[in-house]
Amino acid sequence: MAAPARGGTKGVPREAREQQILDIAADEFGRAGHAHASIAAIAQRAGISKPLIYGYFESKDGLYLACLHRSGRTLVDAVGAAQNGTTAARGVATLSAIFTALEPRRHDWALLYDPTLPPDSAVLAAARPYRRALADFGAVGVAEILGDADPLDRSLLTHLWYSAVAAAVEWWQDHPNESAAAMATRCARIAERLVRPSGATPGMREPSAGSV
Amino acid sequence: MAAPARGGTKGVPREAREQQILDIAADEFGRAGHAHASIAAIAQRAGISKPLIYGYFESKDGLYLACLHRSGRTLVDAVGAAQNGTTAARGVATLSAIFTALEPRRHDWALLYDPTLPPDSAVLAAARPYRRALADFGAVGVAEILGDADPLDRSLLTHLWYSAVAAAVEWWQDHPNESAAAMATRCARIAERLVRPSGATPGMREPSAGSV
DNA sequence: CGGAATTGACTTGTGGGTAAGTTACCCTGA
DNA sequence: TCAGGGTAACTTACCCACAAGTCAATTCCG
Repeated sequence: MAAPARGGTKGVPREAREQQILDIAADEFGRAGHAHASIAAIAQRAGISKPLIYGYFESKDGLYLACLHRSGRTLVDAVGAAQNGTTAARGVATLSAIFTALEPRRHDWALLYDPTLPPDSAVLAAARPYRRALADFGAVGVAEILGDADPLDRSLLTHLWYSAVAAAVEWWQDHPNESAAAMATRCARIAERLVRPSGATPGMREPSAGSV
Repeated sequence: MAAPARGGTKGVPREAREQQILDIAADEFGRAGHAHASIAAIAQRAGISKPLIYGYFESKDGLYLACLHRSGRTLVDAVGAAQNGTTAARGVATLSAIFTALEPRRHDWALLYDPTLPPDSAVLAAARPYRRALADFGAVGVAEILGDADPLDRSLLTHLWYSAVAAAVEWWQDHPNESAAAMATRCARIAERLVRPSGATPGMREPSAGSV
């Protein structure tokens, strides 16, 4: 007789539920940022109640950490696997690897670089190693380009490199129709144009733009 | 004996107090972001109490808006004044103008691009015109570089350009010893190295993948 | 004395977090 | 085969900390 149906299992096993929560939370955290995302909203989107989330993930930070580590592992692995070949090719390969890795959940990038993370928090501390790992990959390429230059120049360019990557990913969020592959070629094309200004030069072919 | 001293003026005229509050608030908002900054903290740093701030600025958003507009006007004016000369020179001039304009309060940049602004909020809406104005300046240069290329390519590169600027400013925050002028020359030097890869090797060297 | 500067102490609202209970599944044993 | 108990899945209704925002009073200067 349709009692308010308080409590009672829905037959969803813990593992499946955790996965579902993780996916929704990653999207929510990625869009709104840790600061503005609310557990209640995540619970509502998942069609469950708050305490279930707390039962599985302990706390808001616990949930965020779970999302973060999944994303961080994926990205670091993907980028790590792309580190070979010449400097230029590696840049494009890195971008391609990132776009591909993010294809299933584009907002995962934002988890690592979430600017709304409270300063001096545990979540921020947890994000740092992943950022560091990614930055280190970039630093290798930067060293090859700038060589013996001022260490601060190298530091700045490294920072610029990953900010540019972040910016490309960000732009990607706003253009959902672009595939990962399309993004990679687009970036390669633009980089090419920057280094070798305005097209007319006849004898030159693009070296590695078609590698994706 | 030393009664808690409730109430009573300190002889600071409204105008001066407003200025002081603005400076502190801009720093606080710039560092922590709109979301994490608290009026109480600002009041404490200013050595005054919350109600005084509310008396002068109406609300948290009102205070933020005051900071935002001051910063936005300054930056747009400064960058606008730097838009002449050839494309390449204009890029460097723009950077230089930004660094110089930010010299007194480096965190002012973060006010325009604060990622912790609530989505769909009035503050975000107020920030957009400034972002737009700055982006439009960049778009001109991008059009000169990419010319007739795919509009999406232009859109992406414009986004990359201002993200790179933002990244440089960000790096600057972490290296307080650098003067504005030093930053400008550093950026110019790096850009030069990117476009014209390391002078020593006369033969063909791999072009960089840098997107700055 | 009048008004501007200023405050302690309050209310309010939001979101993280929790206690305690409810329902359904599953396994055992007779 | 079917009690019935144990446990996993789940909920309602609450608490509480913290930050935004307000009120009424109080002190000083001209």
